[in-house]
Amino acid sequence: MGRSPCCEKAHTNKGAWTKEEDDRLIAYIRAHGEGCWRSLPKAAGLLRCGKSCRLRWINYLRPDLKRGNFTEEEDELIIKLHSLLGNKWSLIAGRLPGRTDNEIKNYWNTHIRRKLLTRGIDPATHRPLNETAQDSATTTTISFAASSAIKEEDQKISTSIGIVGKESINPVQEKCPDLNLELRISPPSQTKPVESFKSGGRGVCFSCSLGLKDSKSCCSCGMDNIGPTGAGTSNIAYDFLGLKNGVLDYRSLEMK
DNA sequence: AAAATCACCAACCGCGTGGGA
DNA sequence: CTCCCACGCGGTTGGTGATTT
Repeated sequence: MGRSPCCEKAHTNKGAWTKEEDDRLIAYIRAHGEGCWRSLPKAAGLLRCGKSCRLRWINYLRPDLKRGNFTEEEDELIIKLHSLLGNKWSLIAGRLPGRTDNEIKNYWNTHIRRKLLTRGIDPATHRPLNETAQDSATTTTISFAASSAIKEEDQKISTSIGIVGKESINPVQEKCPDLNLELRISPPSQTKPVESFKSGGRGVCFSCSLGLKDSKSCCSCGMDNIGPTGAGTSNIAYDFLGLKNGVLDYRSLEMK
């Protein structure tokens, strides 16, 4: 029973990579490009499984990796993306050029989690710890951050961009497991001014609230650039998330 | 100085998914 | 339609250096 191993384990090295192995892998990929990981080790003369080669390349050897300490801006961006996407590390990494999902995952678990805890915020739900404790007595939530929709301010955001989180479990869903709980992001039904893309009601567009003030996604909102309708701002937010016609295209969030 | 504990992060493992046969 | 393979992802583990006792 069980899954067949991804490679012949009897003749593969495990553990830390040596300089020589790194050099071989780099040389092979420079010559032949990425891909076909299963056959790569043999072709490159490496006693490693393809998976291991891929991981080593993606997480450590790739030339476009940034490495080094995370900046404060990166910290905040990770926190905000995590509040939207949950533990979708590859999606988060896709928004942080030069960073890998593994790196961000490790950084989250070692630094940011603690940082949020010291701020009194539950890193799983992005809600105040005491509030989380209270709610846990009556409702069931799991770590995917769409559950933050329950919190009033976050709820505004989720409502306005139409997050229907399948992992935001409410009592009705628990009682009706057959309900279609597909995760979907759609335009808000409302046409009224959208408070949702203001950060704490301070009038910053959604891009800026994610720390992307210099990005093309920013409408140069400043602090007061959200017009009476707010419509333009929310469209920009959809663009930022890769929304096409109001539907989230998850793949567009991934690293190209 | 030695032992114990903590923190970090590279690497591994198992599973889900898409595509081709 | 089903099966198989390869890839990619997220969770977890284990080694190592730093810090504390």
